[in-house]
Amino acid sequence: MKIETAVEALAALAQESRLSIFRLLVQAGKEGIAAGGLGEKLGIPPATLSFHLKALTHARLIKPRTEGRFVIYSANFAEMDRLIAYLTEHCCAGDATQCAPVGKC
Amino acid sequence: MKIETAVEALAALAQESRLSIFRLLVQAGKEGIAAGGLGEKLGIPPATLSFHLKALTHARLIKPRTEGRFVIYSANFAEMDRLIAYLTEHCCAGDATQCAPVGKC
DNA sequence: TTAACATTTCTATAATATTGGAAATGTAGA
DNA sequence: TCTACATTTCCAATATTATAGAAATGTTAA
Repeated sequence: MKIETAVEALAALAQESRLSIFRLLVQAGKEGIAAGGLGEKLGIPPATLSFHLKALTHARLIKPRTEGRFVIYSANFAEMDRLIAYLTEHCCAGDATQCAPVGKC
Repeated sequence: MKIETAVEALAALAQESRLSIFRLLVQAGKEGIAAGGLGEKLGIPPATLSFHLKALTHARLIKPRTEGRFVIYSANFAEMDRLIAYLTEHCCAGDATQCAPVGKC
C-alpha cells in the first residue's frame, strides 16, 4: 500500500460519523446496511450521510450495491486488512516487539 | 479506547507529513529524532513542522523530551498499539476471520 | 553577558472539510 | 403513467486544517 492510499483510508476513518458508519457496517457483515438504515441509526440527514458514504467508498473501505431502490453498503474487510497491515509494518517496525498485535498474525 | 480518542489518533496520522514524521520516529526507535532533524529530512519549515508535531503529541502518538536546546521526539509505541487494537477489535469484528491480522495476535 | 542556535508561538492566508436544505435522479408498485 | 420513496447531487454557509514568515522564547557556549 502506498502512503497516499494509507492517508486516504486514515482520513476516511478519522471522523466520528464515518468511523461510526464503518463500525456498524463491520458489525453487519457482508449483508450490509442500506443508506437509509445507517442514517436512521445514526441520526444523520440524507445529504450529509451521502457525503460521508462517498468518502468511505472512495477510500475503498466500503462498497455499495444496488438492490431495488436501496443502496446497500458493506465493509470492505480486505481493504481494512491492508490498512492494518500497513500500520503494523510501517508504524510498528524497527522495534516491532513494542507494538502488538504485530508480526505475521 | 474511546471513539473520540481513536478519531484523534487517526486524524493525526491522516496527513502525509505527519504520517511520514511518525514513520521516521518508528524507525528511529526510542532514541528518537530532534525536531530539526525531522524538518531537514522531510523538508518542512520549522513553524509547519511544529504545528504537525503538536498534533501528533496531542494525540499521544509521539512524545517529546528536552535535551539541551534540542527537543527530541520519539514514537509512543504503546499508544499505537492501542490504536491498532481498537481497529482490530471494532473494525474487524463480527466476521473477524475476514480481516487479518485479527484475534488475539 | 552576549551571540548563535533550536524550537515554538503569533499571525495571516489559503485550502479543504463538514453540514444540510432543496432539487434532481432513479426505481417500484398501483 | 403517476405517485411514493431512497438516494444522490447541487449549492451555499460555516468550520476546521495547513502553510509559513516573522517574532518570541529558551538554551548553550564563549
